[in-house]
Amino acid sequence: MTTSAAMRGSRRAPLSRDRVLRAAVRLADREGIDAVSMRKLGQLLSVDPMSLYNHVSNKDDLLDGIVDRIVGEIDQPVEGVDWRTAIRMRILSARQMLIRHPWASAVIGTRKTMTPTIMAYMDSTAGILRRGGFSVDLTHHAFHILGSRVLGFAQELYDESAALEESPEIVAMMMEQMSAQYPYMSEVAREISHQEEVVGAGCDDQVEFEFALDLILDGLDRLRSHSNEM
Amino acid sequence: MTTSAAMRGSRRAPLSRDRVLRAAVRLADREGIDAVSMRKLGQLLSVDPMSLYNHVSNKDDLLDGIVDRIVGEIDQPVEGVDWRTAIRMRILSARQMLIRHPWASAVIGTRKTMTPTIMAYMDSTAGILRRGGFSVDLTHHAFHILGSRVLGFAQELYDESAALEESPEIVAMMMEQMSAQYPYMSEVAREISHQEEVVGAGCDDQVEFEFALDLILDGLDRLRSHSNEM
DNA sequence: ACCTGAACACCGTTCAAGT
DNA sequence: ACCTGAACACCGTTCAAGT
Repeated sequence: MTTSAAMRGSRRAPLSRDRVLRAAVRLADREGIDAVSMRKLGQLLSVDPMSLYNHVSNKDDLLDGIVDRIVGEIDQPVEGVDWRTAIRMRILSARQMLIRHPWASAVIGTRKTMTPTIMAYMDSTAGILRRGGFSVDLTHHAFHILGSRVLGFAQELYDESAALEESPEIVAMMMEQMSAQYPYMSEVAREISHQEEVVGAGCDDQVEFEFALDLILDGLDRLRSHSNEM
Repeated sequence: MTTSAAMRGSRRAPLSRDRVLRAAVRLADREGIDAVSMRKLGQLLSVDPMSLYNHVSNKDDLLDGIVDRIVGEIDQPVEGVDWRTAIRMRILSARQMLIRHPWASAVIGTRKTMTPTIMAYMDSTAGILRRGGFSVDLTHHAFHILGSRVLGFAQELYDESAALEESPEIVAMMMEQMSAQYPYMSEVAREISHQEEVVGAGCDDQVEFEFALDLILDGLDRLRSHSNEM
């Protein structure tokens, strides 16, 4: 006979990573991100603070988990509309999430871990653009242009410093696994590696930044001319 | 006879707000922002941690002071060039500052205090646009468009929640003082109050956000068409 | 006026011990 | 396998005491 749910149900609640993260988000929403301490969180769950470490490896992992969770709240891409409408709705949905969790943008700004949910979010966004007729190269540009406007992820899109410490075999294996799970992102990643003579050097952030900036300035200049013509 | 610098020079160094802030920035540059604690900072200055409270009211004030200091590192606007060149150089200079202090953007993201240096930075930037032929209204839009791309300030450009708790007389006095010191910013602030039926309601962040987003999308769409024509 | 040190109420996390 | 509690090395800040 296996232990029934009823038996375990009698002694409080069965802790789990999901329950921990859900409680952490609720705590942040209600009392701000500074209130999210391992001790307070344990108290909220009527559990010894140390018990949390069975479901979360440390505070950094907890914060990564929180970010992963709220990024998951962003609506999935809408089907059957043009790329522009789809991107627009996506970004507005992300914005609603950030408004719902006022502490989120600050936390996201400090995180650099690429969680599965974040990767999925970026990949499906890249998919909208690719299917909308954007070249791989232009999709890459588009991410830098939209980037900080969406969340904060796109700042250093490809932090290769971690990959550089791995052996080429392992990197190749990781790339292949990424290709399967995140096809659009991989396309972009591959394009970047081919552009650079040194493999894994990442993209030129300075070039990307100026490209995005010039685009915005073009728009401003156009607005300016039109308003002066009236 | 007044006490000479030599006399005081013998017993260590004369602490000052400037010296505290300078040391804090150096510490953050060398060991990261988490290393910046009142205790470590005191140690770095060979002083009891509590002595710092004579020059800084608390940790928040220390962080505000740090941000104020690094924003002061951004180059002043270049004279005798068109608005576009001036804005471009300004933003690239701000970017260089953020690269010089990798911890800066995260800290700026958590701050909401409008220090004099930040106000001066925003005002002189607004000045470039106004003198370049931008209307007040368009200058306001431009701040939202450039906003997060420059620092992080422009997110909630006018946090009126503080002003609302003051009496109308005090608000008016503050506005008048602001007009003298920050003429271009005041123009924008006034424009906003007139647009809204409720005085002090601030600008419509949703509208501003969508306006900026649409501009970027227009640029992306243009790029897309051109790349498809080739 | 400026600095000091003890004290208080908090942190994250390790480690040995429990069931 | 999961939870616990004491312990360690840190925090920011108040307050009374020094010069």
